[in-house]
Amino acid sequence: MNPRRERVDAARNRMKILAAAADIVAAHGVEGLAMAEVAAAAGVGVGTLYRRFGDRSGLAYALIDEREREFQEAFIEGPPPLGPGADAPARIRGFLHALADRTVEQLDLLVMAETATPFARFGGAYEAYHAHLSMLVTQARPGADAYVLADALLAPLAAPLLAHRLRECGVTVERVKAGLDDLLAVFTP
Amino acid sequence: MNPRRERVDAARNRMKILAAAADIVAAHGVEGLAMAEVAAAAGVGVGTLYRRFGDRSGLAYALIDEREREFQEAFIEGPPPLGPGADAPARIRGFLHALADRTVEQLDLLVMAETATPFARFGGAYEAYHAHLSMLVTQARPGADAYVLADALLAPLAAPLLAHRLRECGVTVERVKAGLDDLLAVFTP
DNA sequence: TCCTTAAGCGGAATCAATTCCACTTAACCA
DNA sequence: TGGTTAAGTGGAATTGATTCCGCTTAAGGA
Repeated sequence: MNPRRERVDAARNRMKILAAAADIVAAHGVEGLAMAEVAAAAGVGVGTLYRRFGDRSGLAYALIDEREREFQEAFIEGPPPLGPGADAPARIRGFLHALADRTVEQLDLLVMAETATPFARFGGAYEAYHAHLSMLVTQARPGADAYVLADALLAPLAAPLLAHRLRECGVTVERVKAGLDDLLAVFTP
Repeated sequence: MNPRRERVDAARNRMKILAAAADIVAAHGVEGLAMAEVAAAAGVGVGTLYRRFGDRSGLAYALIDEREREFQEAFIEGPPPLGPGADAPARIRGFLHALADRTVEQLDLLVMAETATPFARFGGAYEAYHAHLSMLVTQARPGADAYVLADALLAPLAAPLLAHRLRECGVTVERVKAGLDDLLAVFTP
């Protein structure tokens, strides 16, 4: 089951690719992230890109990954109210607020990734959020269908929607958070 | 401001295209809906397709449009609890349940359309849903930020999420509706 | 050290969406 | 009815992602 460690040349290429991709995004935004460009900038063939990252949205997720790991650590084992120690309703609220901020932070990459491959987000990170939130919802409201409720709380923070409201409609993240808080009243009667 | 009626030959082509597209979807599913295919089947050039429908997701929306109009009529002026006559909380609930069913009914096309063009859904239909729901939320809960809350209630019914949960995770529409009902407790204290 | 081989590589080929533009033609007017 | 023209048209060209596949090489056991 342990997929024999990646070859050292492959690891080197992965880093060259990620560095090149990060540079390109920094310089030209997400739209500039063309597979052929990245490959050329990294000095590898496009085939290598695909072998390493699967597709364009895979590359985007890889760029996101580092901050993602920090975030997941924070809500799994960091200090309250995000991590353990606060009561469930407080953690739910803390988590959603933090997720909102985190999503906004890398909005372009997230929009691109979620847009390129349908369901891309439903592998990886999304499932982690969902599992975490399900657990908290179960604690906060034992009778409820936590599985479905967790989706319902996560959905309003989908990157494309957030991007649209923030950029085209003048809505602020704070307003979105406050709106979610309204719904969270369900957990504290 | 009245964009002078579409030429008759153009209207004829629009219908040929829609008919061909509908056939193709019926025969090969949404994945079979390739622009060149549709153009060939309709006996027009691809340029014509783009002039009429803008892009692939535009074509998908056009295919959806007929049922969409019915649906919008139902919640705007149909019988309660969807249309006017019931109290706001009941209409909110009725609307969300109906939207869930309606989305499931054309899930493939909707997933495709929302996936192809980011924000495609945020033109047209989505804004109509949002406006309607905002109004009801304002009635049901005068103090609240109806604009943001409406998004939060609509987001869990996004086609890609629904498709994922229904198809990959064994969730049923009824469960999704029930989950939303839980959140709607906010409107009836 | 040498051999074997699975992992990795490059980049040409493929595939589909979208754009472009020179050419038609329906629609309206004098 | 003939002229004018904006709307409409077809399909080749472009663009960019993704696939394919014959070649290369790191890794590790003999």
